[in-house]
Amino acid sequence: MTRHNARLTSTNSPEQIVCHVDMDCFYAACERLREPELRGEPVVVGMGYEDGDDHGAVATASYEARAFGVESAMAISEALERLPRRAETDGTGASERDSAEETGYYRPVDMDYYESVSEDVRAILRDSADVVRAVSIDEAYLDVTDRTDWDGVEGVARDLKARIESAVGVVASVGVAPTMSAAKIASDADKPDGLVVVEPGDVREFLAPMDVEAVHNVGPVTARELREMGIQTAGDLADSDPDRLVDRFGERGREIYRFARGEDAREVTPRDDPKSFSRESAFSEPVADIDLVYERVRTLATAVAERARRESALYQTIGIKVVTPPYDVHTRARSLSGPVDDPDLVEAIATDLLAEFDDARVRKVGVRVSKLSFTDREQASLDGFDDSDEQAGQEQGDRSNRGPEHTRDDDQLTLSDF
DNA sequence: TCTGGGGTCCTAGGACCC
DNA sequence: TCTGGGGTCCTAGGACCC
Repeated sequence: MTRHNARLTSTNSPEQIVCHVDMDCFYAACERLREPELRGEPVVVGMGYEDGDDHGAVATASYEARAFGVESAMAISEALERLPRRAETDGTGASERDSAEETGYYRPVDMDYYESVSEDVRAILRDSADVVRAVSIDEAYLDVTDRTDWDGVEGVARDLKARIESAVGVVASVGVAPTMSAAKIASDADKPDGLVVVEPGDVREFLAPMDVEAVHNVGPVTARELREMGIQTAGDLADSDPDRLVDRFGERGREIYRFARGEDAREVTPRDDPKSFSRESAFSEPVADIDLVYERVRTLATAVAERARRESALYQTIGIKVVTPPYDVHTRARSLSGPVDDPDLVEAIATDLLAEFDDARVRKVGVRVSKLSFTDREQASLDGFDDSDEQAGQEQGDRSNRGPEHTRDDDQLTLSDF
């Protein structure tokens, strides 16, 4: 295997060296961490699932469970048909069916615990790279450009995997490439426990045989349309006419064309502040009793407001989401004249917006706050503006010409507002 | 895959401003 | 009174990601 140092030989812009770190079956791995007897056994972690029931969907299935046909997002009831639940004892005696070959362990999602494990992994990542972008609880991009070169990066990635496994006890797959989108695909190419390095110059060749859906921002809908256009693989996409893609998909068309060609100018940066917080919840079957829906919305509103307060976020827009059969998603939102932290107002607006759906059957509801501003930071830079309304004006520009309804003081924003 | 939860970004139309 | 053009904000829906 011959390698060259692209940073020295590159004729144009300096290359980034991007690592994409992706934990294998992360939720299941976490469950095994605190329950070592689950190691080597089929494990299914379910959302909206509680011990013993058959509601909810599969969040993560271990590879052993996948061998039985259990897949991510599958209904738990379906998973149970393919992989029955193992009869568990409380440790006092043998279960009746100890011939447990064809059964698996089912566990409900426990995000708090997974977050704590994720934080342990992130500490290692931060120590291994100058810039870390955590994209989710189990995934991150690292910029290691200044830590190594293309000759050394495989060793660096190997060390990183080893550190995560020995210090935290979970397994990561790592992809290395000169762009974020290629690194992401590389981390997925050899799972589990994968390590794939794609050097500059090899990216397009690496991507070419991949199904078009492997390209970032190509989902099921776009993939189907692309196939109708005769485009099956990333290679086909890379060779297609970008103007045609733009006609069909807008600017995203140009983006997926570039990604398929290995062109991706994005630099690894930390994530920005969140833009919204939401909580949603599904009923086990569509409900016609609107009182149940109001009840659920009030619970979600409280949870969302608590979250925002915990994160020191003010919000200026409050909205709901209502999913009606078969699967129609409706959203409604209302904006305030200024940012607030007001749980009662979240509940009042959410329930008010829900009134439109009083006659609907409802499968799922959600509550969201958005147009967030974060107060804890930047206090120092805002000296002289200690009134919260003034702060909002500074952050969001001049609000003076939005009409009479938008010039009231925030103090007056109460339940009587609508 | 008849469907769980938490997010992001883009688009399109309407209101409103200059 | 009709016509013009540029810009922003808001809401709703849609696609996508993990």
